[in-house]
Amino acid sequence: MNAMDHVDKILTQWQQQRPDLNVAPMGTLGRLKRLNQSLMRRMEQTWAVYGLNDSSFDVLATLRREGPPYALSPSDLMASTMVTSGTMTHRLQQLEKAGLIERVKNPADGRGFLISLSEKGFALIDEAIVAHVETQAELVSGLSDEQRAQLDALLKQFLNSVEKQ
Amino acid sequence: MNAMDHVDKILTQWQQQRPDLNVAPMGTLGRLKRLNQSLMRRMEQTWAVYGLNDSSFDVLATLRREGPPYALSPSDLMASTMVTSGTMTHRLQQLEKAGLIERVKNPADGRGFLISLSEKGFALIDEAIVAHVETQAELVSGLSDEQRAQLDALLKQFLNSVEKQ
DNA sequence: ACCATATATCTTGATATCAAGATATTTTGA
DNA sequence: TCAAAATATCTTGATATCAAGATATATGGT
Repeated sequence: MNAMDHVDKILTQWQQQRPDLNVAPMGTLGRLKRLNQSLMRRMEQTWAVYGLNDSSFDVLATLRREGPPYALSPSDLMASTMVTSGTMTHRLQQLEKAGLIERVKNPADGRGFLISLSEKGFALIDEAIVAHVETQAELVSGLSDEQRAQLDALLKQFLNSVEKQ
Repeated sequence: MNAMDHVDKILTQWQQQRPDLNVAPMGTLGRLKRLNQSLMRRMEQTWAVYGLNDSSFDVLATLRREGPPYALSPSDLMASTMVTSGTMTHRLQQLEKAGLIERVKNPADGRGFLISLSEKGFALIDEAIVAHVETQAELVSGLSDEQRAQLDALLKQFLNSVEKQ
Protein backbone atom coordinates (compact mmCIF):
# COMPACT_ATOMS: atom_id res chain seq x y z
CA MET A 1 0.00 0.00 0.00
CA ASN A 2 2.52 2.53 1.22
CA ALA A 3 5.48 0.78 -0.35
CA MET A 4 7.80 2.89 -2.47
CA ASP A 5 7.06 2.40 -6.12
CA HIS A 6 9.11 3.31 -9.14
CA VAL A 7 7.81 6.87 -9.14
CA ASP A 8 8.50 7.37 -5.43
CA LYS A 9 12.10 6.40 -6.06
CA ILE A 10 12.41 8.98 -8.79
CA LEU A 11 11.04 11.69 -6.49
CA THR A 12 13.41 10.70 -3.72
CA GLN A 13 16.36 10.93 -6.09
CA TRP A 14 15.35 14.39 -7.20
CA GLN A 15 14.83 15.54 -3.64
CA GLN A 16 18.34 14.50 -2.81
CA GLN A 17 19.89 15.98 -5.92
CA ARG A 18 17.81 19.13 -6.26
CA PRO A 19 16.09 19.93 -2.94
CA ASP A 20 15.14 23.32 -4.36
CA LEU A 21 12.56 21.79 -6.71
CA ASN A 22 8.94 21.10 -5.82
CA VAL A 23 8.50 17.63 -7.25
CA ALA A 24 5.01 16.79 -5.98
CA PRO A 25 3.34 17.41 -9.37
CA MET A 26 5.99 15.21 -11.00
CA GLY A 27 4.74 12.28 -8.95
CA THR A 28 1.18 12.65 -10.14
CA LEU A 29 2.11 13.22 -13.77
CA GLY A 30 4.70 10.46 -13.71
CA ARG A 31 2.20 7.91 -12.47
CA LEU A 32 -0.33 9.05 -15.02
CA LYS A 33 2.16 8.55 -17.82
CA ARG A 34 3.39 5.20 -16.64
CA LEU A 35 -0.11 3.93 -15.95
CA ASN A 36 -1.26 4.99 -19.37
CA GLN A 37 1.67 3.19 -20.95
CA SER A 38 0.92 -0.04 -19.08
CA LEU A 39 -2.78 0.16 -19.86
CA MET A 40 -2.21 0.81 -23.54
CA ARG A 41 0.09 -2.17 -23.85
CA ARG A 42 -2.47 -4.44 -22.30
CA MET A 43 -5.27 -3.19 -24.50
CA GLU A 44 -3.08 -3.58 -27.59
CA GLN A 45 -2.87 -7.28 -26.91
CA THR A 46 -6.63 -7.56 -27.14
CA TRP A 47 -6.80 -5.48 -30.30
CA ALA A 48 -4.10 -7.61 -31.90
CA VAL A 49 -6.36 -10.67 -31.59
CA TYR A 50 -8.62 -9.00 -34.13
CA GLY A 51 -5.79 -7.73 -36.34
CA LEU A 52 -6.26 -4.22 -34.98
CA ASN A 53 -4.16 -1.70 -33.11
CA ASP A 54 -4.82 1.52 -31.23
CA SER A 55 -5.20 3.54 -34.44
CA SER A 56 -7.45 1.24 -36.38
CA PHE A 57 -9.59 0.33 -33.39
CA ASP A 58 -10.00 4.02 -32.63
CA VAL A 59 -11.37 4.85 -36.08
CA LEU A 60 -13.65 1.83 -36.35
CA ALA A 61 -15.04 2.35 -32.86
CA THR A 62 -15.71 6.01 -33.58
CA LEU A 63 -17.73 5.09 -36.65
CA ARG A 64 -19.55 2.25 -34.89
CA ARG A 65 -20.73 4.21 -31.88
CA GLU A 66 -21.97 6.99 -34.15
CA GLY A 67 -24.91 4.76 -35.08
CA PRO A 68 -26.47 4.37 -38.54
CA PRO A 69 -25.33 5.02 -41.19
CA TYR A 70 -21.93 4.60 -39.47
CA ALA A 71 -20.30 7.38 -41.48
CA LEU A 72 -18.25 10.48 -40.72
CA SER A 73 -15.92 12.75 -42.66
CA PRO A 74 -12.14 12.50 -42.15
CA SER A 75 -12.32 15.89 -40.44
CA ASP A 76 -14.89 14.65 -37.95
CA LEU A 77 -12.69 11.62 -37.28
CA MET A 78 -9.65 13.85 -36.77
CA ALA A 79 -11.52 15.95 -34.22
CA SER A 80 -12.77 12.89 -32.35
CA THR A 81 -9.45 11.17 -32.21
CA MET A 82 -7.08 14.12 -31.73
CA VAL A 83 -4.70 13.35 -34.59
CA THR A 84 -3.41 15.44 -37.48
CA SER A 85 -4.71 15.26 -41.03
CA GLY A 86 -1.63 13.39 -42.25
CA THR A 87 -2.14 10.74 -39.59
CA MET A 88 -5.80 10.34 -40.45
CA THR A 89 -5.04 10.03 -44.18
CA HIS A 90 -2.63 7.24 -43.35
CA ARG A 91 -5.06 5.45 -41.05
CA LEU A 92 -7.83 5.57 -43.61
CA GLN A 93 -5.54 4.22 -46.32
CA GLN A 94 -4.72 1.21 -44.17
CA LEU A 95 -8.33 0.57 -43.22
CA GLU A 96 -9.49 0.92 -46.81
CA LYS A 97 -6.82 -1.50 -47.98
CA ALA A 98 -8.05 -3.96 -45.33
CA GLY A 99 -11.61 -3.57 -46.60
CA LEU A 100 -12.89 -2.34 -43.23
CA ILE A 101 -14.10 1.06 -44.41
CA GLU A 102 -15.45 2.53 -47.62
CA ARG A 103 -15.13 6.09 -48.84
CA VAL A 104 -17.47 8.02 -51.06
CA LYS A 105 -17.18 11.61 -52.23
CA ASN A 106 -19.31 13.84 -50.07
CA PRO A 107 -22.21 14.85 -52.32
CA ALA A 108 -22.70 18.03 -50.28
CA ASP A 109 -19.05 19.16 -50.37
CA GLY A 110 -16.75 18.45 -53.29
CA ARG A 111 -13.65 18.90 -51.14
CA GLY A 112 -14.41 16.05 -48.82
CA PHE A 113 -15.32 12.44 -48.36
CA LEU A 114 -17.53 10.35 -46.17
CA ILE A 115 -15.96 7.36 -44.51
CA SER A 116 -18.26 4.53 -43.57
CA LEU A 117 -17.89 1.10 -42.03
CA SER A 118 -17.97 -1.75 -44.54
CA GLU A 119 -20.03 -4.79 -43.66
CA LYS A 120 -16.77 -6.51 -42.75
CA GLY A 121 -15.66 -3.53 -40.67
CA PHE A 122 -18.94 -3.45 -38.80
CA ALA A 123 -18.80 -7.14 -37.98
CA LEU A 124 -15.20 -6.87 -36.82
CA ILE A 125 -15.61 -3.87 -34.54
CA ASP A 126 -18.85 -5.22 -33.10
CA GLU A 127 -16.99 -8.33 -32.03
CA ALA A 128 -13.76 -6.60 -30.95
CA ILE A 129 -15.55 -4.08 -28.75
CA VAL A 130 -16.85 -6.89 -26.53
CA ALA A 131 -13.35 -8.22 -25.87
CA HIS A 132 -12.05 -4.70 -25.43
CA VAL A 133 -14.62 -3.87 -22.76
CA GLU A 134 -13.79 -7.10 -20.97
CA THR A 135 -10.10 -6.22 -20.97
CA GLN A 136 -10.88 -2.80 -19.59
CA ALA A 137 -13.00 -4.28 -16.81
CA GLU A 138 -10.10 -6.51 -15.87
CA LEU A 139 -7.66 -3.61 -15.94
CA VAL A 140 -9.68 -1.55 -13.46
CA SER A 141 -10.44 -4.49 -11.19
CA GLY A 142 -7.75 -3.40 -8.72
CA LEU A 143 -9.94 -0.48 -7.68
CA SER A 144 -13.29 -0.74 -5.93
CA ASP A 145 -16.29 0.70 -7.76
CA GLU A 146 -16.23 3.61 -5.39
CA GLN A 147 -12.54 4.26 -5.92
CA ARG A 148 -12.99 4.06 -9.66
CA ALA A 149 -15.81 6.61 -9.46
CA GLN A 150 -13.63 8.90 -7.33
CA LEU A 151 -10.79 8.59 -9.79
CA ASP A 152 -13.18 9.30 -12.61
CA ALA A 153 -14.34 12.52 -10.99
CA LEU A 154 -10.80 13.72 -10.35
CA LEU A 155 -9.68 12.90 -13.87
CA LYS A 156 -12.68 14.67 -15.30
CA GLN A 157 -11.95 17.84 -13.38
CA PHE A 158 -8.25 17.61 -14.21
CA LEU A 159 -8.88 17.05 -17.90
CA ASN A 160 -11.30 19.93 -17.98
CA SER A 161 -8.85 22.30 -16.33
CA VAL A 162 -5.96 21.30 -18.60
CA GLU A 163 -7.94 21.62 -21.80
CA LYS A 164 -9.05 25.09 -20.76
CA GLN A 165 -5.56 26.36 -19.97
CA MET B 1 -18.25 20.35 -13.07
CA ASN B 2 -21.04 18.00 -14.10
CA ALA B 3 -21.10 19.12 -17.70
CA MET B 4 -20.79 16.41 -20.33
CA ASP B 5 -17.27 16.26 -21.63
CA HIS B 6 -15.91 14.54 -24.70
CA VAL B 7 -15.62 11.23 -22.88
CA ASP B 8 -19.16 11.39 -21.51
CA LYS B 9 -20.43 11.82 -25.05
CA ILE B 10 -18.58 8.73 -26.16
CA LEU B 11 -20.09 6.69 -23.33
CA THR B 12 -23.57 7.94 -24.14
CA GLN B 13 -23.15 6.92 -27.75
CA TRP B 14 -22.05 3.44 -26.77
CA GLN B 15 -24.91 3.08 -24.32
CA GLN B 16 -27.35 3.86 -27.08
CA GLN B 17 -25.71 1.61 -29.66
CA ARG B 18 -24.68 -1.28 -27.44
CA PRO B 19 -26.67 -1.19 -24.18
CA ASP B 20 -25.34 -4.68 -23.40
CA LEU B 21 -21.83 -3.35 -22.71
CA ASN B 22 -20.60 -2.10 -19.35
CA VAL B 23 -18.77 1.03 -20.39
CA ALA B 24 -17.92 2.50 -16.97
CA PRO B 25 -14.25 1.41 -17.14
CA MET B 26 -14.01 2.92 -20.61
CA GLY B 27 -14.77 6.33 -19.12
CA THR B 28 -11.93 6.13 -16.65
CA LEU B 29 -9.42 4.76 -19.13
CA GLY B 30 -10.54 7.17 -21.82
CA ARG B 31 -9.97 10.19 -19.60
CA LEU B 32 -6.61 8.85 -18.54
CA LYS B 33 -5.52 8.51 -22.13
CA ARG B 34 -6.80 11.86 -23.27
CA LEU B 35 -5.40 13.62 -20.21
CA ASN B 36 -2.01 12.04 -20.71
CA GLN B 37 -2.02 13.16 -24.33
CA SER B 38 -2.84 16.75 -23.43
CA LEU B 39 -0.26 16.83 -20.65
CA MET B 40 2.48 15.39 -22.84
CA ARG B 41 1.84 17.97 -25.53
CA ARG B 42 2.14 20.78 -23.04
CA MET B 43 5.34 19.43 -21.53
CA GLU B 44 6.83 18.95 -25.00
CA GLN B 45 6.57 22.68 -25.57
CA THR B 46 8.77 23.31 -22.57
CA TRP B 47 11.30 20.68 -23.59
CA ALA B 48 11.46 22.14 -27.09
CA VAL B 49 12.72 25.44 -25.65
CA TYR B 50 15.87 23.54 -24.68
CA GLY B 51 16.11 21.56 -27.92
CA LEU B 52 14.80 18.46 -26.15
CA ASN B 53 11.85 16.14 -26.49
CA ASP B 54 10.25 13.48 -24.35
CA SER B 55 12.92 10.91 -25.24
CA SER B 56 16.01 13.00 -24.76
CA PHE B 57 14.71 14.70 -21.64
CA ASP B 58 13.87 11.32 -20.18
CA VAL B 59 17.40 9.98 -20.61
CA LEU B 60 19.18 13.11 -19.41
CA ALA B 61 16.90 13.45 -16.38
CA THR B 62 17.44 9.82 -15.46
CA LEU B 63 21.20 10.33 -15.48
CA ARG B 64 20.99 13.64 -13.61
CA ARG B 65 18.86 12.45 -10.73
CA GLU B 66 21.10 9.44 -10.27
CA GLY B 67 23.70 11.73 -8.70
CA PRO B 68 27.47 11.60 -9.18
CA PRO B 69 29.03 10.29 -11.36
CA TYR B 70 25.84 10.68 -13.44
CA ALA B 71 26.36 7.40 -15.25
CA LEU B 72 24.27 4.31 -16.01
CA SER B 73 24.42 1.45 -18.51
CA PRO B 74 22.04 1.39 -21.47
CA SER B 75 20.28 -1.54 -19.79
CA ASP B 76 19.69 0.45 -16.63
CA LEU B 77 18.32 3.28 -18.74
CA MET B 78 16.04 0.88 -20.61
CA ALA B 79 14.62 -0.43 -17.36
CA SER B 80 14.07 3.05 -15.96
CA THR B 81 12.40 4.40 -19.03
CA MET B 82 10.41 1.35 -20.22
CA VAL B 83 11.67 1.27 -23.80
CA THR B 84 13.17 -1.49 -25.92
CA SER B 85 16.87 -1.88 -26.64
CA GLY B 86 16.48 -0.64 -30.20
CA THR B 87 14.82 2.52 -28.99
CA MET B 88 17.52 3.14 -26.41
CA THR B 89 20.29 2.60 -28.96
CA HIS B 90 18.65 5.22 -31.15
CA ARG B 91 18.19 7.68 -28.29
CA LEU B 92 21.79 7.35 -27.22
CA GLN B 93 23.04 7.89 -30.77
CA GLN B 94 21.13 11.15 -30.99
CA LEU B 95 22.30 12.36 -27.59
CA GLU B 96 25.90 11.44 -28.33
CA LYS B 97 25.74 13.27 -31.66
CA ALA B 98 24.45 16.32 -29.78
CA GLY B 99 27.35 16.08 -27.32
CA LEU B 100 25.04 15.70 -24.33
CA ILE B 101 26.28 12.28 -23.21
CA GLU B 102 29.52 10.34 -23.38
CA ARG B 103 29.96 6.59 -23.57
CA VAL B 104 32.85 4.49 -22.34
CA LYS B 105 33.26 0.73 -22.44
CA ASN B 106 32.30 -0.79 -19.12
CA PRO B 107 35.59 -1.93 -17.61
CA ALA B 108 33.75 -4.56 -15.55
CA ASP B 109 31.77 -6.07 -18.45
CA GLY B 110 33.11 -6.20 -21.98
CA ARG B 111 29.62 -6.53 -23.43
CA GLY B 112 28.43 -3.19 -22.19
CA PHE B 113 28.94 0.52 -21.91
CA LEU B 114 28.50 3.24 -19.38
CA ILE B 115 26.61 6.32 -20.46
CA SER B 116 27.36 9.53 -18.61
CA LEU B 117 26.28 13.15 -18.82
CA SER B 118 28.76 15.40 -20.58
CA GLU B 119 29.45 18.79 -19.01
CA LYS B 120 27.15 20.29 -21.63
CA GLY B 121 24.49 17.67 -20.93
CA PHE B 122 24.62 18.33 -17.21
CA ALA B 123 24.27 22.09 -17.63
CA LEU B 124 21.37 21.66 -20.05
CA ILE B 125 19.32 19.23 -17.97
CA ASP B 126 19.97 21.20 -14.80
CA GLU B 127 18.42 24.23 -16.43
CA ALA B 128 15.63 22.42 -18.27
CA ILE B 129 14.43 20.60 -15.16
CA VAL B 130 13.56 23.91 -13.52
CA ALA B 131 11.32 24.95 -16.40
CA HIS B 132 9.86 21.45 -16.58
CA VAL B 133 8.88 21.47 -12.92
CA GLU B 134 7.29 24.88 -13.35
CA THR B 135 5.25 23.63 -16.29
CA GLN B 136 4.12 20.66 -14.26
CA ALA B 137 3.05 22.88 -11.39
CA GLU B 138 0.97 24.92 -13.80
CA LEU B 139 -0.58 21.82 -15.32
CA VAL B 140 -1.83 20.53 -11.97
CA SER B 141 -3.01 23.93 -10.77
CA GLY B 142 -6.62 23.06 -11.59
CA LEU B 143 -6.67 20.65 -8.65
CA SER B 144 -6.37 21.62 -5.00
CA ASP B 145 -3.42 20.20 -3.09
CA GLU B 146 -5.77 17.81 -1.39
CA GLN B 147 -7.33 16.67 -4.63
CA ARG B 148 -3.92 16.16 -6.15
CA ALA B 149 -2.89 14.05 -3.19
CA GLN B 150 -6.09 12.00 -3.49
CA LEU B 151 -5.49 11.50 -7.19
CA ASP B 152 -1.93 10.51 -6.44
CA ALA B 153 -3.02 7.83 -4.01
CA LEU B 154 -5.57 6.38 -6.42
CA LEU B 155 -3.11 6.37 -9.30
CA LYS B 156 -0.52 4.69 -7.14
CA GLN B 157 -2.86 1.89 -6.17
CA PHE B 158 -4.10 1.55 -9.75
CA LEU B 159 -0.58 1.43 -11.17
CA ASN B 160 0.44 -1.11 -8.61
CA SER B 161 -2.51 -3.38 -9.37
CA VAL B 162 -2.02 -3.17 -13.13
CA GLU B 163 1.70 -3.89 -13.01
CA LYS B 164 1.01 -6.94 -10.86
CA GLN B 165 -1.63 -8.42 -13.17
C1' DA C 1 -19.99 37.60 -60.74
C1' DC C 2 -15.33 37.62 -58.76
C1' DC C 3 -11.53 37.53 -55.84
C1' DA C 4 -9.65 36.67 -51.33
C1' DT C 5 -9.86 33.69 -47.74
C1' DA C 6 -11.11 29.54 -45.46
C1' DT C 7 -11.62 24.65 -45.43
C1' DA C 8 -10.89 19.50 -46.52
C1' DT C 9 -7.72 16.41 -47.63
C1' DC C 10 -3.38 14.60 -49.29
C1' DT C 11 1.76 14.57 -49.84
C1' DT C 12 6.41 14.83 -48.28
C1' DG C 13 10.18 14.37 -45.25
C1' DA C 14 11.72 13.58 -40.75
C1' DT C 15 11.60 11.18 -36.27
C1' DA C 16 10.40 7.63 -32.68
C1' DT C 17 9.15 3.35 -31.75
C1' DC C 18 8.91 -1.77 -31.70
C1' DA C 19 9.81 -6.76 -32.76
C1' DA C 20 12.90 -9.95 -34.29
C1' DG C 21 17.22 -11.32 -35.13
C1' DA C 22 22.52 -10.68 -35.08
C1' DT C 23 26.92 -10.31 -32.55
C1' DA C 24 29.99 -10.30 -28.76
C1' DT C 25 30.90 -11.36 -24.09
C1' DT C 26 29.94 -13.42 -19.62
C1' DT C 27 28.15 -16.85 -16.58
C1' DT C 28 26.74 -21.47 -15.28
C1' DG C 29 26.80 -26.26 -14.70
C1' DA C 30 28.65 -30.70 -15.64
C1' DT D 1 37.77 -26.55 -18.58
C1' DC D 2 34.33 -26.07 -21.86
C1' DA D 3 29.96 -26.08 -24.05
C1' DA D 4 25.36 -24.21 -23.35
C1' DA D 5 22.65 -20.62 -21.80
C1' DA D 6 22.16 -15.93 -20.52
C1' DT D 7 23.05 -11.13 -21.15
C1' DA D 8 24.22 -6.47 -23.34
C1' DT D 9 23.85 -4.03 -27.16
C1' DC D 10 23.18 -3.09 -32.02
C1' DT D 11 20.93 -3.74 -36.62
C1' DT D 12 17.14 -4.18 -39.71
C1' DG D 13 12.67 -3.52 -41.46
C1' DA D 14 8.17 -2.01 -40.65
C1' DT D 15 4.74 1.24 -38.76
C1' DA D 16 2.75 5.54 -36.69
C1' DT D 17 3.12 10.02 -36.01
C1' DC D 18 3.76 15.05 -36.85
C1' DA D 19 4.68 19.61 -39.17
C1' DA D 20 4.67 22.06 -43.18
C1' DG D 21 3.29 22.68 -47.51
C1' DA D 22 0.37 21.48 -51.81
C1' DT D 23 -4.09 21.08 -54.16
C1' DA D 24 -8.89 21.46 -54.87
C1' DT D 25 -13.22 23.27 -53.64
C1' DA D 26 -16.35 26.35 -51.00
C1' DT D 27 -17.77 30.67 -48.98
C1' DG D 28 -18.13 35.61 -48.01
C1' DG D 29 -17.81 40.34 -49.02
C1' DT D 30 -17.99 43.79 -52.45
